[in-house]
Amino acid sequence: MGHKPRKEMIAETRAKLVAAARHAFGTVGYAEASMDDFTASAGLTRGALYHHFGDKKGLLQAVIAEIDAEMLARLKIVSARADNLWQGFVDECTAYIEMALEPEIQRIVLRDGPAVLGDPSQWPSQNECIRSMSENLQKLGDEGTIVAVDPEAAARLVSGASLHAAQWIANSEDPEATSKKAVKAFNVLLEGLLKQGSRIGRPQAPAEIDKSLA
Amino acid sequence: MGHKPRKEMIAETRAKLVAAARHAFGTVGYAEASMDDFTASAGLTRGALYHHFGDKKGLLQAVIAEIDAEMLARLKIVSARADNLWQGFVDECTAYIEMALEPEIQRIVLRDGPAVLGDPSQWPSQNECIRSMSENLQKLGDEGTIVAVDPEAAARLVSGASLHAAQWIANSEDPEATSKKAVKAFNVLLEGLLKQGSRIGRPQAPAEIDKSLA
DNA sequence: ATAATGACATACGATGCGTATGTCAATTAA
DNA sequence: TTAATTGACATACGCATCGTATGTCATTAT
Repeated sequence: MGHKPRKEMIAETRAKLVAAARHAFGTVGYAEASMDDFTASAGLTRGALYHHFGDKKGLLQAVIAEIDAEMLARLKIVSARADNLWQGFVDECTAYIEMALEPEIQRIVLRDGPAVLGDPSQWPSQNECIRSMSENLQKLGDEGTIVAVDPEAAARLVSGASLHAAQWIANSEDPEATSKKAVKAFNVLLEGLLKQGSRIGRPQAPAEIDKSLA
Repeated sequence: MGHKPRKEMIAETRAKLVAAARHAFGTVGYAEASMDDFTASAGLTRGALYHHFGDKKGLLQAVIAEIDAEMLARLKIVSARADNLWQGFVDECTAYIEMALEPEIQRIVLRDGPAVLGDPSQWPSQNECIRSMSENLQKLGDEGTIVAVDPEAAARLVSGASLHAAQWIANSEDPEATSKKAVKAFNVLLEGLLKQGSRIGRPQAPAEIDKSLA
């Protein structure tokens, strides 16, 4: 009678390990997370971990890959539902900041990840997010909305600014006020990308970011 | 006969520990640096380390404080010798990127530091660099060169962009070409800060950054 | 001269990682 | 149907490292 098929059990084990590690990494951090502890919390031992992921770093990679996939999916949804390209780009930046405000992402992806796995610009997953942003910038260039500039370069600078803004906001005493200042300054910088003619309107900063902090 | 005074010996011991740790952290990284090893390389033991710095993290703090002081000093020199405020600000940003290209700074200050000590915007030292940049932006605002924007917010965004640009450049296959693209995009973003009238000239990007990569 | 402080070294216990080995179920082959 | 093999996972071991507790010796204070 129906004991679950092998492949499913294995996938389940991997998922349990990733979930347990993600929780541990996200709360106490990578270095402080004991493999014995969080494998046990998943009802397993380190044996399973080494079998499936090679070592602790391998597991961190798997956790980050999972988080990154979620981030990419969220970004795509955001940029897809805007009614023009520029707005889509701005919304995507805002979504980026919002995600970087989440403690789990901040801890695992933005702090421990780079320390353990090296420069994030070398990760395949992180590059997916950048690529998504680059594509938008490429289209904006073709469209003539922004000045001629290397899309990937701009995407990396903008994401860097976003991430730091998020860290600043998240650790601020008054996150709401800080968020307003950061978003304002962020939009000023983004306007540097716009061509002179397009700049007159001074497009408004999206206000959603404040809701997430209310 | 002149055995050195007590205070000097102690300062020397501390300096030796910081230097040894700085070297170890900068090469193999914080996590891989064995306290037994690098204290021994300084002709001491962990006893001295725990006595002076409390623990491994305390020593990392001391190392980062030393590096940060050097960074701040370099930034002040750069911004002081420019002939106008805007140029001084742009030069300071460029110097920031150049420093972030140095492997020791990248490893200790930009990767291991945040992972071990938390968000850099909370470090007293890192805030010194930001404050220096903020002051310049404040003056630029008073002067009427840039649009009204919170100086600290702008400083943090700009430094974030700089740091990510640096990581991208440093890990690129063709750092020189990448550097050109990054600097161009960086200047485009900075122009967003300039008031419409000031923007006509499209001030040129300083080229010094390319020299450091040649 | 003696007491007290403090700069360091040594000794110890605990924890955590990686590997080597063992076990048992599930697939495959005969 | 049964025997052989694979592979998922647990257990056991050795090693390195960290933090603390304790010891020693020189300097400074009384």
